[in-house]
Amino acid sequence: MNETDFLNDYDPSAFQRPSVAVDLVLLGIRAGRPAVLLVKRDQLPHVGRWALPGGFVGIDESLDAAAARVLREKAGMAEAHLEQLYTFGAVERDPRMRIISVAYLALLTEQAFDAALGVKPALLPAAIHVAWAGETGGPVDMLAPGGEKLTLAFDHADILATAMLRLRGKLDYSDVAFALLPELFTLRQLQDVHEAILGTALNKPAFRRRQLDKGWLMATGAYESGAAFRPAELYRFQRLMAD
Amino acid sequence: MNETDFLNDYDPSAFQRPSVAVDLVLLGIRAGRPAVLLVKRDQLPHVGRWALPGGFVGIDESLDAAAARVLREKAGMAEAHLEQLYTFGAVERDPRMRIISVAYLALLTEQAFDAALGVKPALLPAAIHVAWAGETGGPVDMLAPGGEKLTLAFDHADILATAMLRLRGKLDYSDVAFALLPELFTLRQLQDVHEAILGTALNKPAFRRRQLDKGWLMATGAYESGAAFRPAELYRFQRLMAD
DNA sequence: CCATTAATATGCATGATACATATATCTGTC
DNA sequence: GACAGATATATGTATCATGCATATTAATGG
Repeated sequence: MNETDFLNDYDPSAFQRPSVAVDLVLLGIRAGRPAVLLVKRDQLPHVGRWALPGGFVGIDESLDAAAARVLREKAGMAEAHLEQLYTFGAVERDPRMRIISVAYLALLTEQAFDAALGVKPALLPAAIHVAWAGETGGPVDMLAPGGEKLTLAFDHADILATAMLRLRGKLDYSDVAFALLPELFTLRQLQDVHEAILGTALNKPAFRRRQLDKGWLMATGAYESGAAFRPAELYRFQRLMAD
Repeated sequence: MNETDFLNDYDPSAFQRPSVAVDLVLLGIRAGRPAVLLVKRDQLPHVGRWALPGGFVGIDESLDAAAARVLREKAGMAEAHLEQLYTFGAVERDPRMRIISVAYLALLTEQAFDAALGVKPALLPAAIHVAWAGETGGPVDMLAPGGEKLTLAFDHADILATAMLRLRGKLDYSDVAFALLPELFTLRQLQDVHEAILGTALNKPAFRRRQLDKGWLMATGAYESGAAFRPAELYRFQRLMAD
């Protein structure tokens, strides 16, 4: 049966149907480590636990539009790299009712991250650092600002782990890293972002050469200011034509 | 607002909610080319057009379970490589009502593909070849058995294009190719699968060495039979431990 | 003016890959 | 039974990407 044959077979509105929500992984790099913006739940279930910000999908709203709306309403951000991550549909993922969640990955610059923390402290009370367990590239751990491990609400730890894996996988062949950097950046900043996401150190000359050979970096001729030592040149990301 | 805060804010069941369906891209290699199993619609809208088989997600059924059920009921297949692809949620993707579709990719061996065609001719009337337009690795075209181009129902052409891109991207670093091959296969068969999906010819010695170096091929010591010329050794896929 | 620090540049060894070519093993023909 | 034809399998070599060591440049601060 095709998805649209139901009018002649049965009326699905006569049955209870799953609700559809979007949940956002708001991810940025803070102090050289990956960090996500979370909300602290003040209601049952999972009172007091941290959770990903989310919202229901309206009947006249595309999934992408719903994600953008949540980004706007919850984090006060108009612009961010938004991409669909995965859809989580286990029956018991929410103890009260059936909710299917389409997870989105939102990448924030350090500036946007800090702005969201400052502007909406009530909605986004804290930044949670994401650490690769044992620094070996294994599964992720969530660390509160204090440093203690914590357990996210619902299946949000799975969502976060999926986000980190996706990010790691796309890092070297896509342009996601640039969504985490300001308009102008140095090669060292770019390498710092890669190292934070991968959780490993990279060889500097090899990294520089590889990035420059990709042809998507535009030297600006300007240099960083305020450096105690030799200032680095500022680059700009230039989207490739042959994509 | 978090996805589960609604009990204290508003009741989403009081509003119309989107329905959730799964659609399957049943993909195999036929005669050295990628092919998908489609159903011919006999109802409005898009009467007479080809469409991906799909079905609604039950209230007590996970997304993966719904995909497996559609695979079982529509194609009569108990086993196939099933993986979630992407979720399509444009508002107007179905002209009658709001349906969010979670697309799954199902990979079939040539044997399973042919069996599905033969056993369920009423449900799966035809195999449609998928061709890379211009054989240059560009966007996909769908060709009916006769050879004429055709237009799929709804946004199913987008879904199919997404499936082909995903498959191409995962081909060399994942084990998806083996889901398209029988238990025992020759290196030439493996290369044929890669070439069909990529739409380009590959260098034979380089391909062999790379595959053997991955360490996931187990030589069986047996050889293909019925070959007019030197018979090739049969290999078996052996999942790697260090995954 | 020199020590310090990091950015930038270069040289070299290593490993992966593309391509050409050689050898092995089967069938069918004469 | 030798040989041609066809394909599997193996090897050799040039080229390219990468990792790592090291040199050079440009800033600050004593």
